[in-house]
Amino acid sequence: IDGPMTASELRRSGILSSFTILRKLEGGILPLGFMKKVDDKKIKDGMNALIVEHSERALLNCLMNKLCKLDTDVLVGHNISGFDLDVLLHRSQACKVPSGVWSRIGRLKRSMMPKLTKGTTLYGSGASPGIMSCIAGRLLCDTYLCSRDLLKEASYSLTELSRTQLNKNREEIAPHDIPAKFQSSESLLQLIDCGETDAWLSLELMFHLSILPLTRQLTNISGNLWGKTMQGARAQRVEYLLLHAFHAKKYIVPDKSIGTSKSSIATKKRLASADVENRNDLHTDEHTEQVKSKKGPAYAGGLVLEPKKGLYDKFVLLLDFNSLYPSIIQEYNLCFTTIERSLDGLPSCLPSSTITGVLPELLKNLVERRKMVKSWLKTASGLKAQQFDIQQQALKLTANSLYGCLGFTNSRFYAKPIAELITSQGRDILQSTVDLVQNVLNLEVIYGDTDSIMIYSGLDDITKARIMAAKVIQEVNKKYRRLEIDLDGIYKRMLLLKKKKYAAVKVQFKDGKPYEVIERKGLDIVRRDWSLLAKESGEMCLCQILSGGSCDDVVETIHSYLMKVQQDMRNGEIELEKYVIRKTLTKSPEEYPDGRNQAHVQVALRMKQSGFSTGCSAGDTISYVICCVQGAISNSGGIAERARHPDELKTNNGNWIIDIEYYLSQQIHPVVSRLCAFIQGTDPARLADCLGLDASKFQHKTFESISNDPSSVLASVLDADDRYHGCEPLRLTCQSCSSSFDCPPILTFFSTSRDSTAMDFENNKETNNDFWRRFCCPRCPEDTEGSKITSAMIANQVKRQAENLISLYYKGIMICDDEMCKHTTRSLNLCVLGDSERGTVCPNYPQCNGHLRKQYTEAEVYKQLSYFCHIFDAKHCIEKLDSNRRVLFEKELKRIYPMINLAFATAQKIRDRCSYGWVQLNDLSVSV
DNA sequence: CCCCGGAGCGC
DNA sequence: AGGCGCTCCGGGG
Repeated sequence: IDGPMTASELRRSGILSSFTILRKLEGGILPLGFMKKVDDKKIKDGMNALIVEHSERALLNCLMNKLCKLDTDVLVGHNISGFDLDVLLHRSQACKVPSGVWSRIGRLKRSMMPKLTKGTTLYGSGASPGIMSCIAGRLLCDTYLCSRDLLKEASYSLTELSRTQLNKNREEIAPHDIPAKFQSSESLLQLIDCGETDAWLSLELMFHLSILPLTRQLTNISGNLWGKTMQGARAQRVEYLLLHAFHAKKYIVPDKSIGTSKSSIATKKRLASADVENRNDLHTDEHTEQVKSKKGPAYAGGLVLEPKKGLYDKFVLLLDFNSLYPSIIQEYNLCFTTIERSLDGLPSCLPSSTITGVLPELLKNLVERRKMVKSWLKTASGLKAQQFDIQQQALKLTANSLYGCLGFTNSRFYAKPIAELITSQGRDILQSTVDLVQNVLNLEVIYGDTDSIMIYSGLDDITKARIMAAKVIQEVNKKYRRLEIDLDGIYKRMLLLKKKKYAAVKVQFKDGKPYEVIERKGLDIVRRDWSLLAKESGEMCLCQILSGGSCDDVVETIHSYLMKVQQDMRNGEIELEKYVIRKTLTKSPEEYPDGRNQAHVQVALRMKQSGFSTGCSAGDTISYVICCVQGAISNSGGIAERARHPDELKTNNGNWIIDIEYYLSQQIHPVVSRLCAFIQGTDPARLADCLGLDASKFQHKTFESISNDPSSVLASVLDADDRYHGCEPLRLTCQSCSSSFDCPPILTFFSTSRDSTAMDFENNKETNNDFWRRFCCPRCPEDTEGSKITSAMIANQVKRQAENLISLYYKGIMICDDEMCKHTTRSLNLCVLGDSERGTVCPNYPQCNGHLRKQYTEAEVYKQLSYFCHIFDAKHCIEKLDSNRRVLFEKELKRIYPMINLAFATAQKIRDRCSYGWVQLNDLSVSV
């Protein structure tokens, strides 16, 4: 009870034993020779006690008597309060088990069976009050409910938890498969084994999570009932904590409001003081506040800073205030007993009282106790250390849950003004900390949420980063009495996508040795409402992005991974499990007003219809996959209509199949695109292309392509001169004399000598016209051997120069825009810091305040490639001419076309890839 | 296009 | 039966 213990320890020491009670199915018999098999097994494997009863009634009798004889203190089971107890008592009722027998399930003798049905199907509800009353005197430990409270998992089924927590496999048997298990001795023994294993797994889970020690500590701190703590009841724990605290100081506590009665509002929320001067009702705002329905928030919460998005590759410091809200309560002496009630609904002011309030003192006490326990923890070891650790956790949990209950409408100690004041102070503290760090210490704050700030150090040296952190901590902590900021982490690399969405490589130390851990916060890949397939793809991208590899490699790896995924999907090589999406029902499926549009509701309704009694009511998580009708051309109908439970798919003879297109476009693509939003060299259109989707649909999605998309309408109205200003000419080399010259745009050939249309070619117009007439090196004398320029040569040059340009782009050379600095670097990683407008902070920061700009931007590369197209775009030139001159040139064109067609096609092919996405290097090998 | 309900995160 | 802040999806008007 005091400390954690593994089930294997218990099993070894032989303290615990198990037994199974079995009965034959109604109208059936046990397999022939079953009893003999059991006896054999008992001798051979030491099989545990098996009791065989002839009827359900006898079985229940036997079990109840066993429980009574054992006089068990704790009943443990996975979803025992939502299923097992319910079944046992309902069947006892139906089988007319005498009251003297069924009441042995608890320690209170009863003569009448209470109402077992739940009043309302509550979200995450445990057993009904009627059932709970039956087990009076025993503790109930539902490992399902406790796991949901203590862990953050995608699924809380015993199977999943056994895997994730205990690293053990659990065999699942569907309810409708159970009768078949009674067919043979072997399968029946197997069924018995599964039943016993489940009992052990649940027990082991209880020990693994230290449920008994932790809830006992929590209960000791708050002074409520242990059984209630085990059922969750966080609000009730805080209620008892405060009841004891105020009672000890001889305050009269507020009445407990009775749930549904509206008239009780007038009498609740009162806190009269024993002190005459404080006898006013504090914080009764019933005249302004209606009974809050599940509408919007009642008051403002924490401050979340606008993140400076991007990928950071130098140390980022994460600082946060230790227990911000409990500290604020102490720092500003916030309590029912110290705050003046504002009558006009305006926010309350900070108290001026010099007498320490009840809440601050209570918290101070909790904090001091925790400090003490933690100091003992340092010198303790083994079981003692584990106990201290649990106690320390319990103290922290209690202190932290107080604030939440002040803002909880149905709490006996509901105090919106206090909760509001706490969060308001929190916002001020965070903002002034940011101001201090940014304006006084001159450091760059890139993000912060409620009680934390992240500082981009710009440093490569972790020791220097630590020194910087220490300096900040010192300066911030100067300002407060009880409030304390501390270093919570050092990130080597960090991808900051949105508010509450980021990932980072955290540097940690074990025995003085550093190691790295990837932290993921809020990203799609940590959410259970995305398919495993999408999350695995996202995970892969994230690891690449945070790997520190070169831009080319990362982009290349991601692209080829996606192509492989698409291929595997289309080949049916991905198992069904990876397509499963999970969503929790917050209500009974029938209660959804717009249930028709919600996939998980539709699936749950069908589950209920097909006879499932569990796993499809409020609080349960529903698994489903999105399907389409095999052979159907279009997928009309909403997503909800096409959602199926994985089992439905297995048994429907293949009419419904996985909707691959949905998973590519609505699962993998959005997840991956969001992660790659700041990665140069790829974009949503390019990623869509890898997944075999219509890339043009995603073209406008990147902010980058919006801000400088050269193919926008604006660019097309410019004259060629302006449009291609600054572009590099296409260089051609003569094979005879090895001299190189610029290939003039074909436009120059069509323009009359009077016009000065060409941009950089005015000085040698003769040569230009000459070139398009002769296709010869301008330097070599006429008819020189090998001075002819062939169509293949031109096309090759286009290809080669485009390749060079793109490779330069991929090298990602960055130049500082500060004239004094002009620092040039090749960004070895794909580091884009901060907002796109901000650009990248110069590595010389803070000596230099400049920003790195890309030597070649996507727009510039695109422009250059467009220029290459323009050089050979004869058709476009012709269209601009009047009819007289058109006739003149058409004859010439027939001669020229064969020369330029290949080059034009080559240039266009490369350019058009960019028009929706980015250049795929592999595709540059145009055959000539 | 905006707005809404629902879910599930972060703190 | 703890709080608010913030995406993100899908559907309807």
